[in-house]
Amino acid sequence: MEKVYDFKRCEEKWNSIYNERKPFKVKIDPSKKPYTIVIPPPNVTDILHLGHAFNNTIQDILIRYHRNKGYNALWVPGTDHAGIATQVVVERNLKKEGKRKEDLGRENFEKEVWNWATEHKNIILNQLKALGATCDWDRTKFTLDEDMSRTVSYVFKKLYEKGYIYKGNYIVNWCPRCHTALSDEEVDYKPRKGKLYYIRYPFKNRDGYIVVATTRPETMLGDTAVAVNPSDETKSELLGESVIVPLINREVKIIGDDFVDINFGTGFVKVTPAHDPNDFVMGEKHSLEKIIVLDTKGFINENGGKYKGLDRYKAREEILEDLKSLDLLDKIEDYENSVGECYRCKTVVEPYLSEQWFVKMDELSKPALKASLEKELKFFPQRWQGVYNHWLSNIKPWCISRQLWWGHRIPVYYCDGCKKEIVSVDKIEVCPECGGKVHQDENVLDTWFSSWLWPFATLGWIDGKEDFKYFYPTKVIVSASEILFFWIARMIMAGIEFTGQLPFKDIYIHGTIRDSRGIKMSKSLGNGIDPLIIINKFGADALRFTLVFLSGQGTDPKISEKSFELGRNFANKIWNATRLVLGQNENETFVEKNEKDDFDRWILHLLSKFEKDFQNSLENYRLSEGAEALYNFFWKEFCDWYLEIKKVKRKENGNSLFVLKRFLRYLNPYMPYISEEINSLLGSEKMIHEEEYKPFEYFDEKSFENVEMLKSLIVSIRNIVSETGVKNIFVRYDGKDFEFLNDNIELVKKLSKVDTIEFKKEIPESVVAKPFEMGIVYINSKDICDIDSFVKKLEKERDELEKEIIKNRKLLENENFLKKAENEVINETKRKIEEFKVKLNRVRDILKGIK
RNA sequence: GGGCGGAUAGCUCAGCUGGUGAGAGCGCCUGCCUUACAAGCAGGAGGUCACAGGUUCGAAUCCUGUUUCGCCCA
Repeated sequence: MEKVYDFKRCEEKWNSIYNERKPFKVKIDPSKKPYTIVIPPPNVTDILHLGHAFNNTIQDILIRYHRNKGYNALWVPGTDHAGIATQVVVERNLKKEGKRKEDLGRENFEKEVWNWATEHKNIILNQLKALGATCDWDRTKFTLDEDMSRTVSYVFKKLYEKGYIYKGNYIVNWCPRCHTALSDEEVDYKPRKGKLYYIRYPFKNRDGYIVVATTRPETMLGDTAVAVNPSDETKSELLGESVIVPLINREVKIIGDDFVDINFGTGFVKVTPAHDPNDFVMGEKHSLEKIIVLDTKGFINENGGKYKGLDRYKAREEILEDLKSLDLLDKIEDYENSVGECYRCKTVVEPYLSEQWFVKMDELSKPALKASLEKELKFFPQRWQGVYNHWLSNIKPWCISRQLWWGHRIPVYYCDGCKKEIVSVDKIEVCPECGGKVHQDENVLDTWFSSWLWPFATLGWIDGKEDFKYFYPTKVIVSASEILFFWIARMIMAGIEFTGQLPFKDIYIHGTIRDSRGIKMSKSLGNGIDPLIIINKFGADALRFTLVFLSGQGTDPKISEKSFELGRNFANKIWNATRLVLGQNENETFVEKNEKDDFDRWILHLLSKFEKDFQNSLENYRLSEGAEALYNFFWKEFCDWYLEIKKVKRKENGNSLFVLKRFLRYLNPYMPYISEEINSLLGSEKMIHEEEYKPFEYFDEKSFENVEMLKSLIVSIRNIVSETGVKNIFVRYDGKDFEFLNDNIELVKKLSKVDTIEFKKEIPESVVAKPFEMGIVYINSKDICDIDSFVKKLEKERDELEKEIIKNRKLLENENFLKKAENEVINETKRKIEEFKVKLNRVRDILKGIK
């Protein structure tokens, strides 16, 4: 075996075994319990980043852990077509060649996007494999697969027939660059420094004017009213009067609506129902005309008079110029407000009146909310439940149509003859009513309209497959918080509506990976870390272990490249411990030995405790705790003590092979490659998940205490040696089982590297000494460089012990404590006092000796 | 504006239903190339658990307020 663990060789080896043998292919097996996770399908827009690596590591740990426990563990992989995001990226690419999608036409453009998608799909799947993900690759799905599309159309039809899907004219968020509607969730609001323009609207029938304030003066071209709050007494007398919208000279009425904020601007607001969500509501209420003045690209249309053809910002400039020359621009103020941006291309979105398809959400949301309130759904960490409940309680219609070319085309057909609207799962050419020619709706569906079906659509729900019956519902969804509404809540609604069951019961929300400064990693900021670079430099095992080790449940880990040394070092430690164990024990087996000394009993005791803690952590999605348990048990106990002790005792392997073998099974979910490799080095033909592991439990308090006492003695001796350099040690032992200590005195000498150890009943005066668990360690010399700080430390310890004793005694003197505290706690308090007293006496003895 | 979360060692974070005598990794200091590992070993320093009140026999942990950082929603 090499001195340094060669993760590259090892990972390549096991990856090729995974590829050849397909060991993670899953079949229905009624004798086993299923454990299913569906992957949050990564977007084919781009390749995977560190956040994906984190997300998928968590899933793979859960899958491998349960597979090792004997579940029939299925992890369904796949990718998402990511409508708008992918289209934007491909358009950007075309632009570099000086082309627009319109130049190619819809069909050719779709081909371009398919190429992009296929290329990235493959990269993504290979990245997942490099990470060690044990998906069942033969079940890989893409949201645009034929059966997925069929599911989408089928579901659309169902909801349409139920009256949940409808078409309507509403104000939507419109991206003038992407030429499409966006759902509320697809808009990012950011504060922007802008201006507030005060514009004079002259009265029609008398002299004078009123002043309205607006941040978007160009929308005045579409004004169809001016509104005041009726409770605003100074203005209410003007209700019903007419004013003239300047520049287009439209006569509009002053209306009253308590929607108007008295404190905004002058208290008069212009009303543009086709270009503002609030104004739209007012427009409906007061039956105002809705005049659209912008086209889909953000240019003024024919309703804008002489401004027609100008870009919205150019139009704003000219309008302001014209108002100024007419002396109708009252004033301009600096103003900061939040402005919506397209989450993909960052263009400022325009509230825009258009005809779109919507899903009515109120009925769908009710059972999804109920499942949460009745604790059928469990959130990890729990706080996300509140966020989920709040969103579902205030849910609004979901705008599902997008004016894109990439996605599921809306399965609605219009008859050119009888004008009928037909929804059909299968493609149709002619009208079933009149036989006339039909054309399909031009729009595609929001990406999430396919993603929300993911947990059951991927399992063959539409075709009534056995897979669906056996593997559904899944167990848990592992995701980042950003898509709690977009995706998780909607999957729950779809699951209940279409399958009658929750698609999963556990929701694990993990944190966001940040850089060392705490800033979210992103491509545009250039602070991202490519997981493949880390895998090449440190290994997939190191990547996985480090990410999970560094992030508590749901917290945002801060990561730099250096962080991954942690996992690499741990892998190397495991490797070298194996070298030692195998070198010591040729031709040995890894079964538990019947013949055990105290040290064997001690390590088996700790192994049992570790196994219990580890499983408990994983059952509760405390993955970082599991990582810590692995790290501490293996490194701090097994390597630092057990292996060192066995080295000294030269007593063959003891139980080191047995412990190592069992440890590998628990390590496997976190560090699959090195654990497989070592498992095979231990002579197994099987892969870890195929191994049989019997439950193991071995507790021995007595041996545990003895060895812990010995450890504490050794540490104290090392401490004195390190401070004084004196290697002739005296020990006053206060404990009971002297035999154990006496039997192992050679071991103590070797491990603490001293020449002699003598036992004494009393300690003489004038010594340098330290307490340990069961006594005092001292040397017969005052040769210590810094006696003052030595004394100071002891005095500090004495003071602390005294404080503790007083504190605990006070508790026992307190009647309320005795009345209210549990017996266990009271006994523990008494025990503590006794222990502290013993320790205090030791420290006092030592101090007496020095002085 | 509304809601949620964080503030614990120099840094990154654990600390679960109050019983803790506050932990880990990294970094730092000292000494070691000890025949598994210098990606290592041994020893060590370092904390008013953001602040102020409160509840309690008992608070890092629960409540209220303040400061501050972050996220979500409008």
